Amino acid sequence: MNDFLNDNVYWWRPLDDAELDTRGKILLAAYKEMHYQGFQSASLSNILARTGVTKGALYHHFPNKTELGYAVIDEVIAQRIHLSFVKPLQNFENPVDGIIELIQASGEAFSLTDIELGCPLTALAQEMAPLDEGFRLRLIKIYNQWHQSIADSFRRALEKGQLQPDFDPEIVAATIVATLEGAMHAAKVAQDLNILYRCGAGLIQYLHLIRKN
Amino acid sequence: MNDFLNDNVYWWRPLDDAELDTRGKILLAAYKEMHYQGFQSASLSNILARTGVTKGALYHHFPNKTELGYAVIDEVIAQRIHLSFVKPLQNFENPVDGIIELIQASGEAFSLTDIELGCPLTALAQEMAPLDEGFRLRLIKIYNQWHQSIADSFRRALEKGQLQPDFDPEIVAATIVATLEGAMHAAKVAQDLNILYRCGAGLIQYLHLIRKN
DNA sequence: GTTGACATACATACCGGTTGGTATATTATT
DNA sequence: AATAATATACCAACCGGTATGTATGTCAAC
Repeated sequence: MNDFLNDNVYWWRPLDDAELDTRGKILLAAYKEMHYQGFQSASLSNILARTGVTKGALYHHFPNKTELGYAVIDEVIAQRIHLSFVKPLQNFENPVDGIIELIQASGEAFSLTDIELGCPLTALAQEMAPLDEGFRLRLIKIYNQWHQSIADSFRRALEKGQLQPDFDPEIVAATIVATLEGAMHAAKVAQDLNILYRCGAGLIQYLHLIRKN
Repeated sequence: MNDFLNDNVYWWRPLDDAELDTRGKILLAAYKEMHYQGFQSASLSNILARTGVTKGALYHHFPNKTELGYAVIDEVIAQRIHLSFVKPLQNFENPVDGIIELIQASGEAFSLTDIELGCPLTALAQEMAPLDEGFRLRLIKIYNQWHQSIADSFRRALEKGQLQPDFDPEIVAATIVATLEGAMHAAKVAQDLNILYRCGAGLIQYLHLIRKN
């Protein structure tokens, strides 16, 4: 039950080995706490207890809990989604092959403990999007970047004649993002990686329909 | 911002016009509060204030907040998911046509205020599945019923020769559920029904691949 | 000697939950 | 049929604990 204290999971693996300053420590601990408890139930006391940082330090760097939440999205989550889902996509010549490769790579990358808490972006969005416009706008910005990177690569592939010409890149991109997020969600609730694999297989079937053969 | 007090939205529309007893009033108000705030941040005081029921009455009918949450899942959410997604599916001869019809019907049924809070099942699952096994098991039971009703209808269609023979009903069902949930989620964050339509279109494309033509 | 980076101690409000009690309906007894 | 016993449904006040946030103090660096 306290597995979440372990740093060796996909979502929490530090981005670099550099020593974190006080602000960075707070940010990382807040990110973990928010991922585990949600934003509203995230306890500043817990964050402080786990970092050893005091309340004075926290309120020196962040004016209030909400702004701390915003900073976690802007500086932690955005970076991780970009590194995991946006950037790898730009390396592929054929986006269909690229996405299929990404899906298969994800299937191998995720362990059972990784899906226990699911995607931090989804979790925060589910909770906070209807409650706080500041959260919603920041979160949707990340989703849009993800969506657009997929849509753009499909547009390029369409111009190159790699795809069946009658498919709308916006539709394809929206469906891919939705299915991936939905698959992570379902796997998290069931605590079963097989759901991830099944949805991946279904998505790959769909992508084969789109490719020009 | 207080739209959520209005009963005239899809998720909260009463199931029948019968007068609710005290227990039913608490259950419905708790369901709304949990859908809006999440379970942990759901305030018993808010629930009581909106019902006019007192705390003594609440704790007469439910031993604690957690059991109230369980009852909301078992008696409110399960019923609504069944009525919206499971039961309608059983009327169709050809499940591919049936699901396409359901997707199109959903697109017309949902309004912008309906997707503002998204699917109550998804929201609760995102928050509580990692935190409380009682929640998780109750929620996954509902998901399984949904998934199985889709998988079963595809199995029947497979036997009738309505489908391409090389498709696994488990894969198809998992993908459909994931895409629908992911689409609701994306539309909620973006507050944009077009996302729902786009994902619906993508899903229908996928289903055409499966149908025997 | 002023500013930035913290530490300590405290204030205020709200949370879930408990307590002790009342009014009413049901059941058991004679 | 009348009454005693018990269970149900509910109420109002309160409790300990925890939440975020604040006020003030310290101390090093430039």
